[in-house]
Amino acid sequence: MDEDYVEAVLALAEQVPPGRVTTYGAIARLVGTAGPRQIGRVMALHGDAVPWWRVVQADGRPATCHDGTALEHLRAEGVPLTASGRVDVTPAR
DNA sequence: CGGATGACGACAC
DNA sequence: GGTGTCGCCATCC
Repeated sequence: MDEDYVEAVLALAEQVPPGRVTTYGAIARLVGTAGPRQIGRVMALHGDAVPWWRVVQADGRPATCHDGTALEHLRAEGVPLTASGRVDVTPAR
């Protein structure tokens, strides 16, 4: 695995300010390599050093395994959550 | 080398 | 707005 690729992904995830969220697809697009799924893999492997809860799906909903944990973090960060526990991604992207 | 899997995305119904 | 299906790309079996 390219540590360089990992570094780029982590950098983008880390640069996300509180109260704002980004999407896997957005990162994948910015990095310009591979696809959204690989971003998820990188986060799963080395995402322990970054606020992965600020990184959500294009729907604005946290990723499959975290649903619940992420919401707690987001709520603590002051991220505007929608009724269904979704983040308002439209202004974010 | 081929097939299945996954922290996803976009499109159709 | 929710659900189902296909597509992407790297890794695993």
